[in-house]
Amino acid sequence: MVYMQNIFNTMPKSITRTYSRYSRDAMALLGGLIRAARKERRLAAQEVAERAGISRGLLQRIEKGDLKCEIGAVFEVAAIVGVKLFDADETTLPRHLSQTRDKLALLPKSVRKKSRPVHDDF
Amino acid sequence: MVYMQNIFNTMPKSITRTYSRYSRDAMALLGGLIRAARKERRLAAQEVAERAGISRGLLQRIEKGDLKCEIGAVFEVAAIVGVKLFDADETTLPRHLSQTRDKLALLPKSVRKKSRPVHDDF
DNA sequence: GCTCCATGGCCTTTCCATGAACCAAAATAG
DNA sequence: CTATTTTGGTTCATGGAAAGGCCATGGAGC
Repeated sequence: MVYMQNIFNTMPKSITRTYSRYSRDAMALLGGLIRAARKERRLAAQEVAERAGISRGLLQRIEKGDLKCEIGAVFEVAAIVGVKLFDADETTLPRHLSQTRDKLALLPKSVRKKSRPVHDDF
Repeated sequence: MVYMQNIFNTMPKSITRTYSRYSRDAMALLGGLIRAARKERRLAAQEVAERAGISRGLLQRIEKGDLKCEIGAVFEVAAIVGVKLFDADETTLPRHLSQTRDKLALLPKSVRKKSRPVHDDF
């Protein structure tokens, strides 16, 4: 059996994604806030995980600031332990939502770069 | 290691995860803000996706408010188009980080419920 | 002190989010 | 108007995220 195993593409395609410092700091902060809020409310990890519908291991990764977990789980946990996103609580959220929708209606449907030569090869 | 893989549990285990309204609103808002910011800066979806190191399809899902995408990609895109998380920019982020770390050091390592009946039934 | 349980870490299995390639429709620039 | 690009909507294969075990540790409560 001859394997055509990539003759031209030799790289094993390891998708080790890289993140910016801003993203890492932001998620580390969010995870820390969640952990602090959970401890302050004296909630066990198991308890919070169950209420969020996730496993305890995933909650650990969230609190550790793992950037590779799904955002829905993070938001769910944040809501349970009482960490506010966007400095907006449940009441103001819908208002911000409609405002953003209105703003989007005014913006162009698609953006195109000017065909003018940009002359950035100074 | 041989596991007794569910002989009795016949349910196909369809994990259709459910999210709270708060999470859905929060992510819808974040996606909308990202889209609005991208349009304002006149950046094409392809351009932003490449800079974030993700596919264009994933960017579409992020802007649509899909809760099942990884949080690292969302934060990365937010940083690129200039959407602030936690009303904290790049400069104040490290300070918040260390503050949270200090706070965590003071909290108990593990939480346990009192065995005594808490008498919280007024 | 002692006991017990919350936590962190590791491992395996499952299955779904992601990337890629495609097309059709819409929108913009000229 | 036409030409060109963006965008939204598919489908499909697969790498890795999540779940759910188990175990060691030590910190909290007694």
